[in-house]
Amino acid sequence: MGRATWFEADGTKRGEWTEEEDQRLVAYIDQYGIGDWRFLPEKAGLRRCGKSCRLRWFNYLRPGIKKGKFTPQEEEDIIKLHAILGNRWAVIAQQMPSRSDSDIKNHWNSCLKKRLEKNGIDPMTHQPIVNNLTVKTPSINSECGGSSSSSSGSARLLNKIASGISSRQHGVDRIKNIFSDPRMTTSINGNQEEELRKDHGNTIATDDQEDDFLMWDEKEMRRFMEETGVMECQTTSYNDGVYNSCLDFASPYGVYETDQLDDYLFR
DNA sequence: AAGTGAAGCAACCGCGGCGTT
DNA sequence: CAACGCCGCGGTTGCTTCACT
Repeated sequence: MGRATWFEADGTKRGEWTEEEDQRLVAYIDQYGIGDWRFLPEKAGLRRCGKSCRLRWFNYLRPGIKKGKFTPQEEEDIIKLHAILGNRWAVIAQQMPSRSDSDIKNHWNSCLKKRLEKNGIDPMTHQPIVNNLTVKTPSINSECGGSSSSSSGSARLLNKIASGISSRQHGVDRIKNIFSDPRMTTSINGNQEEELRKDHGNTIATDDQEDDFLMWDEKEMRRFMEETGVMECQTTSYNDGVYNSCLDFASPYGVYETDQLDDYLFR
């Protein structure tokens, strides 16, 4: 069902993958593992660019990848994670290892987003839409004075934080730690607390201030999230490779409470 | 049965971040 | 420290299938 096949001037093949190409890629990675994507196609006997091979592997061929319909539980988790992380599909996908980021993104764009809109929820802010205006809760969304319902200062800030978390030096394990660490302490210095108060109050963090947030460690990040009411203490865990969702959000950056989400999704 | 639009899926494109030189 | 190249990510496009008229 993919795109038609064509060839670049240098002979590189583009478009839909054949079964034979899939087998070659899988066989090569099974034997040698993932190395340098630049040289992998040639070594594997494929006339593809490395980027195309990487995409095919991660989105379709890698072991454990699940295709087909999303379960209601998966859809619920995607929506909840999106309410916190925004369009950070790679981070969301790392919380749902059996699904690729591309799969999740496609399902969101083609299905969940429209379903929420249809049911009166703004898919960007996760707030109810009333008369074409997103309802503002007495949270950071409104208090920060964002002029747009889809890109408030806090929303930008959250995305920046999520971006920082998802960067290579942090990784998803840090998110899991933040979500599940039961020993939240309050070791935060005076300057940072002042920043929190300002942001939680009626000022918008400047870009420089936002960058400062990215330097925080888990405790500080968690403190910030709780301070701003972004989320309650969450836990997600993996047992024997099985994804267990223990999400139970009470987030002002999103309207969902566990027993209400089904209404928004499936009514 | 044919036409049409929506939905879903797979792949490409462009950009930003990071590491290397 | 700047330039360069690669990788990964998010957005977009193109194609097929499905549902409805």
